[in-house]
Amino acid sequence: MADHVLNPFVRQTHNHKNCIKSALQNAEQACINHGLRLTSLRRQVLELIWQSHAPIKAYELLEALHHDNPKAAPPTVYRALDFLQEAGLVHRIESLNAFVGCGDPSEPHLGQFLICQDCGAVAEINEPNITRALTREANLLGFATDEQIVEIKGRCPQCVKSA
Amino acid sequence: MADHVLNPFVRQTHNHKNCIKSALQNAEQACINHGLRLTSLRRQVLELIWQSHAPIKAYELLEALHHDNPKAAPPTVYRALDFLQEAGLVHRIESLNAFVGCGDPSEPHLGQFLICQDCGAVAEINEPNITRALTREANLLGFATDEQIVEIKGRCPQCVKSA
DNA sequence: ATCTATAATGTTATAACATAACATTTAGAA
DNA sequence: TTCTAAATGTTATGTTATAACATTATAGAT
Repeated sequence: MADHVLNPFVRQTHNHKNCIKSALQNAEQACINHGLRLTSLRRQVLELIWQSHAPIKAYELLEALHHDNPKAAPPTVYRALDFLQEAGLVHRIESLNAFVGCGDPSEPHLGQFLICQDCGAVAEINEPNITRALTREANLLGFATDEQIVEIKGRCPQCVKSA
Repeated sequence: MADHVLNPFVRQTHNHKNCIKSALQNAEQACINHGLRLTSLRRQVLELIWQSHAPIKAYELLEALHHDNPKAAPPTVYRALDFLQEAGLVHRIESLNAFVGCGDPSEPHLGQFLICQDCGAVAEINEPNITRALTREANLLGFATDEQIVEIKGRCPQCVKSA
């Protein structure tokens, strides 16, 4: 199990540049494997997402894009985000209207998110037990599950300590 | 365990008027118990929410309100929704920007939602096992949980059958 | 190498969702 | 009855997202 899964919050504080670099490399590989085109624009948006230590919003991305690309408009961003989400490279946090990079894009997956209400950090976890438990409860009611949205709000370890 | 918990989708098809009536009675009682004021406007919004068979959006409520109350404006609706949410009488479905009535407002609680992507029906379930499992996983990472958002998308029993 | 179909991006406009700030009214407590 | 706080009215605007059509770039066929 990778380090960021044992403590996903590490990603906010440790070796951030290396994380971005490897995330982009993973993304490139994933796109090659699936025949998807990680264009320069899409790559740029993905990089901006990883550069943010917290979930980033579409219009924040737009503003950041403007530095390099004055022509960027809302559809520019939303299209890139659509692509990245479909490719499993980013996740949308529904309760924040914001986006985070996916730590493990090797295959599309359901993820669970821990969202710190103090510092804004978000950690993705991927507990098959949770996924299975939710699927089971739904199935008991005759409900066929497709997508699962799990967003847990509270305080991350650092913020708990410094409270 | 109440009928709607065994099969929450029943609420869409069976005795709908009675459900609304008892939901409003429960709401009134809950407000009395907690010293909250279920004003005519708030009651009206709650009733409109219950009258909808699927999650209803703020601007849909606004339009419906206009029939009785031409002065209604967005803040009218959003304030009523804020009140109703804080009182535990309605839940917001984050992934839909929409609202549903809470089946059991006797005490504020975390709920889980099953959302049918075919017919739009939403069922609230309340599985302490799920809540506990999520809290446990978060705590293992040193994360102190506050709110949990669980929204499962898929197909309800009726739509599974008719597929 | 050129053509062509398709995917990607540019561009303009607007739809959909939500709140800030201040004015007025209402309802309960003193 | 008067006062106070809560609720609602009102205007304006901020934020999030998409529709619709034009243009450009890219990969694959020839």
